Amino acid sequence: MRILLADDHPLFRIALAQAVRAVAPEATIAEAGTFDDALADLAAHADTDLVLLDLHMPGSHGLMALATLRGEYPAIAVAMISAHDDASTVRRALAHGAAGFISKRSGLDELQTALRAVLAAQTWLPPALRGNVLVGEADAEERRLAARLAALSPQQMRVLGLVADGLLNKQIADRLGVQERTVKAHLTAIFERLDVRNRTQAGVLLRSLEVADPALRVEG
Amino acid sequence: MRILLADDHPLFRIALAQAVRAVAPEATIAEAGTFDDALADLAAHADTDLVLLDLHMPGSHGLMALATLRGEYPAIAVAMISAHDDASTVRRALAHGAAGFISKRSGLDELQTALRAVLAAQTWLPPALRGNVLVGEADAEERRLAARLAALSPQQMRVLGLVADGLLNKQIADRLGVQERTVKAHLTAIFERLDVRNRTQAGVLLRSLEVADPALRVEG
DNA sequence: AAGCGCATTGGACGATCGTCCGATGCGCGC
DNA sequence: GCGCGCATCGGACGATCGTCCAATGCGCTT
Repeated sequence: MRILLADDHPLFRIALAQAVRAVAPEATIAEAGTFDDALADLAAHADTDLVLLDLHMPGSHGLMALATLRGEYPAIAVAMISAHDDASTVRRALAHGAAGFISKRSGLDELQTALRAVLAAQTWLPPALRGNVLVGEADAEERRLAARLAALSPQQMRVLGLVADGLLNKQIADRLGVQERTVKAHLTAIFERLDVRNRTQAGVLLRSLEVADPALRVEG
Repeated sequence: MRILLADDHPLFRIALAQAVRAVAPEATIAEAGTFDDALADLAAHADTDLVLLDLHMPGSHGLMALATLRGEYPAIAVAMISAHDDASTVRRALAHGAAGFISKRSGLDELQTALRAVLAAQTWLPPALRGNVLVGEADAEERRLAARLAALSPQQMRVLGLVADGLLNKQIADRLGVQERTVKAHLTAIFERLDVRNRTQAGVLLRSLEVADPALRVEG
């Protein structure tokens, strides 16, 4: 049993690790502070069983990180961990294949209960939302989007992320250490898979996975 | 006293009109089912005192309609009307200059109370959110965005909206009935005012005003 | 009357984009 | 082994983008 904790907050990773050890003493625990680190860890440890993924990480574009992981490692369960736990966000995460959704506002007891559920391959949701966050027909659009994004290769997803930031092909090439020619090749493939015609539309598509900035959030 | 009701739901406009008549019998009431209709109405009736604006209208891009109105008619009060009434959305609306925020989940009594407050030039918020939705330092980013968007002319805003939809310059020109040349001129001005370098970044900026699709929303 | 912002259009030009043809090497599963 | 997807690169080319120079008319304010 191997578990990866992906969260950009070191203190929270410590708390998470303690909770995990309490409910699964035998598990191997890995940590990542950025999404790229998480991808690197999974590339080196394909035997990972579960990823606890923060919704807001550097370079993750909200639900993009989840979409990327689900597309790259369909066999690895991904549970979202987030303070931004409104019904809409939880629902979208489930539509994108999340194995569960753990609120950062949970107390230790609830967190451990949630971890036990997720480790037992059960879908876990915040108690307050349970029952009214059903993935139904209304999510068809979100799921089609998830399916299309999951069809992208890891490198293509990186290119798309940089396109969505407004970078030029040349800048993207420099950032990834490849030729501009290669970036163009990726873009042609990306457009075809996402069924869009230009980079602006592709950027909009990716941005639709954004979740409201938690810095602007206040307690309901 | 002149009031414009801008909502794409005819039945809701009727209900709104009744409520307005109940609290302000002397007011002239105008209606618009699309954002373009609303703009046309205001262009013909600059003496309008208040706009009750739905957050989700055809061609409005979420808070973009609010930003446009505030930039074009700073003297006209705009109160948002929306079913998507979470704290974050309300806060962003206020940062963009909304005179109030009326939840569609309000009962008739609350709606009338809200209307009286807004008509008395008071900021009105849903009772559940009052007190913890203060526009503070955390909204600096949102307000800078609002200021930049408010600096755009109406035509520039239309161009920007179409750019954010991924249209080509030629397509935008056809849609607006002008030459591609003109669209380029507008874009150059838009880039300068928004402090971006290309259309993709401009589209992302506008899209950041998007609010989560209400079709995906469930009751909290 | 003069100034200013807005909207419109033109020519020209370099930069950028996106696609067409093609190629190589790598890893993985049948 | 062989096929397949992935990632990389190349030339060429037309389409598109964005900016440089410029102009006209309109409405509003000073």
